[in-house]
Amino acid sequence: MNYQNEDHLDLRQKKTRRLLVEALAQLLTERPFQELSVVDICRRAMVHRTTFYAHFNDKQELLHYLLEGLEQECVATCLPQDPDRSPREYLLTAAQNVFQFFAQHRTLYRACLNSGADTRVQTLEACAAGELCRLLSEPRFRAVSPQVDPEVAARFYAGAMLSLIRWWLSSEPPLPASHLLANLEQFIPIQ
Amino acid sequence: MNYQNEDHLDLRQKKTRRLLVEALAQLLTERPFQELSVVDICRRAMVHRTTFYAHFNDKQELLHYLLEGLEQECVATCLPQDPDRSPREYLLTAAQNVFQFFAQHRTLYRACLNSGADTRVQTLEACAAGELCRLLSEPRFRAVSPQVDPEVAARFYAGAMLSLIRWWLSSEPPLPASHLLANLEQFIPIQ
DNA sequence: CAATATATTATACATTTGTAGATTTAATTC
DNA sequence: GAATTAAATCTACAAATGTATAATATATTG
Repeated sequence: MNYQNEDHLDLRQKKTRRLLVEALAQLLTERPFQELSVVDICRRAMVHRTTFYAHFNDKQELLHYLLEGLEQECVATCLPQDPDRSPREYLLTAAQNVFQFFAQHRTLYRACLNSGADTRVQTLEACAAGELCRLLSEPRFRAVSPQVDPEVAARFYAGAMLSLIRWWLSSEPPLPASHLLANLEQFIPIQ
Repeated sequence: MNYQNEDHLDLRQKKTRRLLVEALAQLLTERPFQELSVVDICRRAMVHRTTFYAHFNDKQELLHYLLEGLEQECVATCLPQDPDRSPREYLLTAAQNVFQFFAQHRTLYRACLNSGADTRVQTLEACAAGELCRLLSEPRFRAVSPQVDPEVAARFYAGAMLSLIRWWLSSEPPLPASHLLANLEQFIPIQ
């Protein structure tokens, strides 16, 4: 039920989960999550319904699992590797990368958001907040604004960023990312 | 299905919706939303199940409706009436009031958040963003930071604020609100 | 108050959900 | 490669979901 240590899973289980995730991702491009039944997902995945329930308690959990995978990919690819940047540059680059990541998965995330199935998009927020908190607790960030609680700041910026992303995802036609990023700079009061 | 112009509803409809909303609010204090069935809600409300479906398509929609009512109350009570304050004071007071509002409904909102039923809490965010956008478009705010798009700023702060609130709601024992509000001041770069 | 309109209830039905137990199939281990 | 282990399938079932139609009860209107 979580991606951690998925290596130790039986080959059959990996295959089943992969089939289910791919089926859900496909179906989400066709109609809203609400209108998908477990039966639909299983038919598309060519997996027996009882097998589905052996892995997930309901379709929400499968969606959660799908988003969890994207989370990991996002964290792995979006954090700048260059430690010499200023805190400000670091955060702005990270924000830009996150934004680009969502842009790459625009169709899938839009499907999640538009279908009342966005419950678990907030797992992304929790994930982002965790990473940010870790970052902001580092000495170079602490030195900049010592009076701010990193935990509070992390929740604040993670929520703000995700709100902008949700908004951008729902914009049609998509707003230019540059516009959001330019504005974002105004909101980061550290150097 | 929305609170707007609810006055024109038949008395019986008002009664039915009220009973259903009250039943749901009660049940949410007893067990998580996921574990509630439409049957449960109807039994508690003493309303026939077919009547439920005449008003709402599913239990999520009922929850949405419940939160919609709280939204209206929140907007009506949290915006400062004093127009002479500085933008900074105005925003901080509004934030403080919103925070207090959630504190008053802590049990209910916690029930929503903890039960995987928080899908519609984001209607609160959309609502907050709408109000904020309206505010930030006013001349006194525009004059302070003309290079920022009010729409972007509204989404940014609404998301940030709601993220903090979600975090605070899930804290056990509850963090002192003063701590969050003190930190919040650091994040508002206007006077 | 009577007539009308309509909301609620009652009943029935097809579908979906979630679970249990037995069987078959496939992966791992030695 | 055979023995072992465990996952996937099959079948069946009780409960919940969502919808349709007819009957009843209750607001609203004049």
